[in-house]
Amino acid sequence: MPARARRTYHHGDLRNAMLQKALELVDEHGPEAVSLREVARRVGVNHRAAYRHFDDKRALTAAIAEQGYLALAVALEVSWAKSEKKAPRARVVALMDAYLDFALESSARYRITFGKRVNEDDRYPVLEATAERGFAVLMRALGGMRATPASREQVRDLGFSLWSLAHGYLQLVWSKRIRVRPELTARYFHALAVPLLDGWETTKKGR
Amino acid sequence: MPARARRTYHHGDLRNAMLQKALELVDEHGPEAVSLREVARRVGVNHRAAYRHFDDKRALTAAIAEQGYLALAVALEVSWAKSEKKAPRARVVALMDAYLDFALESSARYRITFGKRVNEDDRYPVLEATAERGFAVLMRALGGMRATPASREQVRDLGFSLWSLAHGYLQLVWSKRIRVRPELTARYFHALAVPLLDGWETTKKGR
DNA sequence: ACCTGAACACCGTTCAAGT
DNA sequence: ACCTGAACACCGTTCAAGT
Repeated sequence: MPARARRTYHHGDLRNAMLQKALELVDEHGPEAVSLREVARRVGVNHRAAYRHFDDKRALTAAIAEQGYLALAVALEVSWAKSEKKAPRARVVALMDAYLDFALESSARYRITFGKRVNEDDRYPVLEATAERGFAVLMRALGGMRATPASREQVRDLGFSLWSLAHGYLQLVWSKRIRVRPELTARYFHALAVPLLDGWETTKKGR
Repeated sequence: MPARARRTYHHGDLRNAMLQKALELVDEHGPEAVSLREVARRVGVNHRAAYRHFDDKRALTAAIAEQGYLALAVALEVSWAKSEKKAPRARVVALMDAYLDFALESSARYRITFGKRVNEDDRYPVLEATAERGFAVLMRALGGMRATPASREQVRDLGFSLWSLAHGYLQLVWSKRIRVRPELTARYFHALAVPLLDGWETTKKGR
């Protein structure tokens, strides 16, 4: 009796159930493994039921990405809160570590979150907003780093530099263009990022 | 008479024809649009004929990626040759420009070339080798940049930094996480990369 | 040696119908 | 309001057969 698998004919929380199963699928078999039909199968409903909650497959991907940006923002906020007693510069480094840790621990999720097709799509402005929430933490950390005041644009540029560096580094590591032992992946990133922070502090102070 | 479309029953150069049509497809409709069946259709053969030249779909993707790395390496080599009369640092900047130009002018190709799945796959060592050829140009340019000698490891780290920065920047621009007017995309990258070069020159000289 | 055609197990998406 | 089932047009891949 398949009817016993669910209490009622109506699932009740199908949207969240699908999102949950989709995330499991991403973690298990990578971003490409997500299909509407497989997710529906895992939840235990007809594949057509999905369309009550997601306009199309991309809408499901967008929901996964939104969840990803949100989890990333929360991870950064937690790091920021926990580093309160540290020096400003150490707080920035801690934040970068939190970013790398998040990406490395759930790399499939990270990859689907930053996937081009869904981020390009203007139908999901929520992605912009949620990503912004994470970037705001970095801006705050960088803003507090130097005694010498810098313009908002200068801080933003440094923020984009660090973000680009971290994101590109991760992609190149995953694509095997940068070869580094897995347990040293986060540490080696320091070697790349520190000169950027050094340059920022020394160059600006010198003026 | 479909037979008139080709001179003989045998195509003769099917592998190259498929690769060519695949690249057109990538440029026209993006990386996702490439399917063995569509490529075969465009060449004018049965989709099964593809399997004589490519083991599976990924092998076709790998061939596209190899072609991409090769074109990139050539673009960098051309830039390097053309900048012979410039100062060492200007040559590095010219090289970065060439990289950005290549990526922006054929972004779909760039994206499929650096695609994770195919680069992860150990069945295509040619990708490693061809990518290395491009990176070697950057290493040469950076090695010539400073009077003060640096170890090969230090130069390589700087190279990985610049590569990560450029690659991550491109991804974030394409994903709309960094918003910049299209005609300023390459110029804004300068603002991000220059501090890295400055930091490298000043920090090392000071010791 | 190289190409074809039918078949299989998957997709995403649409339409008409069921509860 | 929510879910189902058959159908359509696509995939990649395999097998047996054609030239």
